[in-house]
Amino acid sequence: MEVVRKRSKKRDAILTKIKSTTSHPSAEWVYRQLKPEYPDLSLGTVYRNIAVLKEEGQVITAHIVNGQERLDGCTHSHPHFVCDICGAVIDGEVELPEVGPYLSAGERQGFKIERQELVFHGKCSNCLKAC
Amino acid sequence: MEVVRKRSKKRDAILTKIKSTTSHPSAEWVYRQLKPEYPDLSLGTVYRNIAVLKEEGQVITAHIVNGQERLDGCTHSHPHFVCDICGAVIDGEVELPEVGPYLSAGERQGFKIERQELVFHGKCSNCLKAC
DNA sequence: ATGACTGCAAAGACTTTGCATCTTT
DNA sequence: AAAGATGCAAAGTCTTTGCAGTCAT
Repeated sequence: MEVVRKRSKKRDAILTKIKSTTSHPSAEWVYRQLKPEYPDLSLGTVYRNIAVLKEEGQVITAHIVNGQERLDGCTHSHPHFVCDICGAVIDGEVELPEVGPYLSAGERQGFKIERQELVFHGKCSNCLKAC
Repeated sequence: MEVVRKRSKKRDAILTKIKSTTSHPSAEWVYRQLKPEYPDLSLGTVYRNIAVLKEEGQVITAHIVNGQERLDGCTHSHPHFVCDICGAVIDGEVELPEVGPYLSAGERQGFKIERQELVFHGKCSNCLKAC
């Protein structure tokens, strides 16, 4: 039986918070941001709602940095820059490559491609300065 | 002071095992494969040596699938297909896109790109059949 | 000898989950 | 009411680490 979701203020707040930033936050960050306004918020609720929001396609995983999932409220596919020093995740202001050749390669290999993920690793401007 | 590494049969075996497969194994898999031949092998040793091998650039992370790191003994940059159903990681038989435009975008954004990671998600042939 | 490597088990980090209670419909 | 949402704390999964003993140089 299909789950019929009910409205939840906390879920709304979690989604809004994620969409309000381009910092590609972690669950922990979302929790810390909302805790002042929702003192009884629990981390479990944040995780549960992130799972729901991902299922609904309102949030995606930007990348996993040091074993921690980083979220993205901007759900159209786009490249990310990840700083290997400080862990910052930055939106790459570039288009993704044409998928055509990849789709056919996938087909050739019996693989059905549904989604693309392009991540560049390196150093962000702050960390470059600090070097 | 620079660490001067000593030879270790287990490290050799771990590297050989990782290089001997295209299945992009997890630490756990490597451990289970080697355990019969090295009955006193411990999982901690596998993790420690994988860390060393990554540091030496002999092994890289292919991707993180369901929170588990998947390794690659083929260290030149190449795309991967990840099956979202069974978690299989498959080498994409395609070239990476030209980095030129991305490098300049990175530069424009103050980011120094050092490495590229391209992953396609979808369904592998086995899981497609099973659908 | 010296210092790296190892097994073992404990600890860590992040995430998930069971249960009783509270909310939304 | 019925069923989803939540807090809390416990449990789970993967990985790292401290320590004492072992091995390579």
